[in-house]
Amino acid sequence: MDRILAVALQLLDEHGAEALTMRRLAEALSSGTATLYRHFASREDLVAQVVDQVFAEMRDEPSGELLGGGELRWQNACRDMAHHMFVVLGRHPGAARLLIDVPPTGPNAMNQRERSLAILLASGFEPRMAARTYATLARYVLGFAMQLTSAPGEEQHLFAGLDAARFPATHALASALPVSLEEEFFFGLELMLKGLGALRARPGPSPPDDPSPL
Amino acid sequence: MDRILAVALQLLDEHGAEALTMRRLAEALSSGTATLYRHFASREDLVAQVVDQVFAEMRDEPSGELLGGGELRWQNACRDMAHHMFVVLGRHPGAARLLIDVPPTGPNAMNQRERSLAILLASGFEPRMAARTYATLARYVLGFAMQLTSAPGEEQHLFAGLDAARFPATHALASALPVSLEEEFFFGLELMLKGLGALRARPGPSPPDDPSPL
DNA sequence: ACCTGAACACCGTTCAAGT
DNA sequence: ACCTGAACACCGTTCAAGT
Repeated sequence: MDRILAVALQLLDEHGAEALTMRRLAEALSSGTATLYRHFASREDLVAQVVDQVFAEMRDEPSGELLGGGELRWQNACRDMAHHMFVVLGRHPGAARLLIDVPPTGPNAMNQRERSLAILLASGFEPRMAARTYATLARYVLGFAMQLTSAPGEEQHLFAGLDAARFPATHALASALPVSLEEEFFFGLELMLKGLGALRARPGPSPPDDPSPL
Repeated sequence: MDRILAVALQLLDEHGAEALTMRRLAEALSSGTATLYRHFASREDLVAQVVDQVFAEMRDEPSGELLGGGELRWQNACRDMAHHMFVVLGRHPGAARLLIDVPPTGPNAMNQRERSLAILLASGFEPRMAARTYATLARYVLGFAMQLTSAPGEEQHLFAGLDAARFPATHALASALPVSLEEEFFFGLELMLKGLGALRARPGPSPPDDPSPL
């Protein structure tokens, strides 16, 4: 039932990931937990569908030219894709946290992957390179999004009053720490896009289909 | 108590993250749950200390020259750091999953950061660049490590029997999907290292201290 | 002073009993 | 045929009662 998923997502957005229990959801629906099991096989099934509901939001607003336009088309495509995924997941940090329990394999996630892969292929990526690039960028976004938290971490003071003798390097960089999750995300993404550019310009010593000799 | 943490880590390694409950841990210690609360303020406290125990393993074996040696020193340092973190966390996938509940702020995590930051500074990184690079690489490793799972995902068949009409791009790349988590990790890491190289060679249109105009 | 059985308030899931 | 109260087997946490 769509209403159940809508209420579940609302519960998640308003009270966080730990609030999404079968009992609280049933109560929010003025029902009993047993009734939920007539619509979902298990809590994991429910969670998977809530997650896929969020992936459905990625269909809208491909977000266009958010950043400077002096770059190659494929680079903008990759950036837009990753940005958009991150922004949508960021609207539902509670749901993003649930990704650790259920990998996104629902229909909306499948559609999102299809659209992304099609864009990469159309942008001139060779097949194996397209698959690897999408997989890596998507996993990158998911890994960061999962770490989104409603409470804004208080690590500020963790570095402020640090023993300069025991932690000289950390102490020296205290004013630059902590780096916000968003800043880390955008910085790392730009690095990967730059790296992809270098790969496409000249495959270099690490061939595209075996970048890691490990 | 060190014995408690050792048994907790063993429980985690042998039976996964969901097996680390206060009751099962107490039972493995031939004790009661109430006794655990004389050593730990809460389950979260226990989990944080187990996680920090894993970070303690990062002290050993800096892993040296794992990869090709034709590159710059700072690049090898960054790669070794990320590889080593990933390998150690990969030895305890159950513990890595717990990172979603507790950010690594224990003493061993502090030491690991101090060592890493010192290496970056010694490798010629400017202060803010060092802070940002470490934060991003560490978060990158954590995001991937959290997604490590004991069970080897069975998404293979997800792409095998896919409707070619509805998912043409995905279908075309079915033989290259799914990409393993490890492959994604190493590929993305190399991209970031390449990107960092480009940044250091010429700061370019995105200055080092503001890579994202968002 | 130290320990712990038993309780409390939760949780996911199931099923017999109701309509 | 559909629904659900109540139970079962868990969970984190606390505390009175024991030693």
